[in-house]
Parts: sequence; structure tokens; C-alpha cells
Amino acid sequence: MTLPHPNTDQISLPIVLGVLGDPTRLAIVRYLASKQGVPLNCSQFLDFGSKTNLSYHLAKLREAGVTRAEVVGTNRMITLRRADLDARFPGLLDSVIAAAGDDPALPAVGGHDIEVHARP
Amino acid sequence: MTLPHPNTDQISLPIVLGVLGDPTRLAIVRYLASKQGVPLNCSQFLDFGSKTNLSYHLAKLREAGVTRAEVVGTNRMITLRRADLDARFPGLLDSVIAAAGDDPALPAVGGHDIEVHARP
DNA sequence: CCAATTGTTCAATAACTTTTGAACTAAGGA
DNA sequence: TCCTTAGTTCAAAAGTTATTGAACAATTGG
Repeated sequence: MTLPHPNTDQISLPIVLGVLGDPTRLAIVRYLASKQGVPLNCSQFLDFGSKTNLSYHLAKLREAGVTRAEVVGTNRMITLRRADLDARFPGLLDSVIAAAGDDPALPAVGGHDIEVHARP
Repeated sequence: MTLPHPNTDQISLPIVLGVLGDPTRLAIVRYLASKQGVPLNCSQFLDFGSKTNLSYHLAKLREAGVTRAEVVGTNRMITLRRADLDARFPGLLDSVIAAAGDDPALPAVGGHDIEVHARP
């Protein structure tokens, strides 16, 4: 019940760049980065597209090695493969995320920052 | 007789990433970077594709703001827009070029390094 | 002027990408 | 067991991208 992911050394630069060169996927990556490693399930990206469409984009990100998806019950918990990407392409992810943050043409990251344990 | 280029502030992150997510164009950018700012004409990229195909890829790079093409006689002298890209997306180009250099799946950059003034 | 060099444009084609809705699977809770 | 929630798969449609060869334009050198 585990989904296929490339090993760190199988992650390909042109594939990663191509995958990040899509506004929807870039928004997903930005959102994941803003959550500082907290895993998100697919439904939390519904602002960025339909359920079917997200399934497609999240599969692309996973197959490229940008994200990791862990099966937990009926959920796929999704995280950025930050350490793996930093090991493979030092500085790349940071500069992409920083650049995306500065670009007013891209949609602002929504949500409630990194308030993980919301108090009632 | 000047070709259209985006201004620095018009350079778009997803477009740049998408354009770099092609092995031919990534090879062109690597090769330009290895030449340290020395302008190259299109014919010097013929290892990476046919003349027609290069015209296509070089136009993509130029329109994305990754390269600059200056018309000099019948030549288009091509340079990387390093300073503009660094200003717009700090660290991005450097990390891409470094990552490309480490990736054994990509073709090695050929040519004669930065020996600009070859002595007879 | 003539020929060679440099690169573009065009049309055709093939291949890939994105998006959609309907149908589906799989786990969890009542 | 039945229903709900979470997400995938499939096929179709639409759009985009890459590649090619033939024809073209523009400059330069003889």
C-alpha cells in the first residue's frame, strides 16, 4: 500500500524543473513549504484545482521526487522532500520558494500559517 | 533590428522553470554559463540540435528572459541574462547550473572552456 | 553582382499535457 | 452492513510543445 517514489539519486533536474514550471504545482509546493513539514492531505489543496486535477498534479510532483505521499487510512499525507531535494540540488528549492514568494503574479499562499495545534 | 525581450520585472518564475525543464535548453544554458558571459552565436549550439530546432529553443529562452540575443550582422550573439535573473530570482540560476553540473544524466558541456582569445 | 553564411518562418506532424466527469476502490464510522 | 469520506482511474477533449524540411530573408565577402 505504498506509492512509488524515486530514490534521492534518481531525482532528475529537468524533470523537477519541468514539474515546477506549472503554476498549480508551484502553488502546491509553496503551500507545503509554508506549512514547514506538516503533512497535508489532498483535500487541503482544493483551492488549487478540482479533486481529479489535484490527483493528477500531486502524482506528477510525487513521481518527480518533489513530494512524498504516505498512505494513512483513506488519506495520502503529503510532505515536501526538502532534505532529499537539498541533498540532490543544494539551494534550488529554497531559491524557487523565495522567488515564488516575491512574485506578485502568483497567488498568495492562503491558510492559517503554521498554527498546527489550533486551540479550541 | 532588435529582437523582443522581457524586462527584468516581467520575467516570470513558472515560465523560466518551464523553459529550463527541457534537456536541450538546459544544455544550452549550461554551455552559456561555462563561457562566462562570452557571447555565442547560434551555430555554436549545433551539438544540441538542428539549426531549425535551435532557432525554436533559443527563441523560447529569449522570450522567457533567460538569454539575450543581440543582432550583429547575420549573427545573433547570445548571452545569459545572469544579472537580471539574479536580481529577479536570487540564487536560482546558480543552483540550477550547479545542479546541472552534478547530474551525470545530463550531457557534459563540451567546447574549449573559457579560452576566449585563442592564440595562433 | 553573385555566392556563401546565418538564422527565421511556415506548415505539417507527432507527441505530450492539462482538464473534465463518470465510475471506481478502499477504509472508517454509525 | 450501509453510508460517508478520500482519493484514483479511465477515456475523451482540448490545448500545447517539440521536431522536421523546404522556402525564405539579410548580411557579408569576393
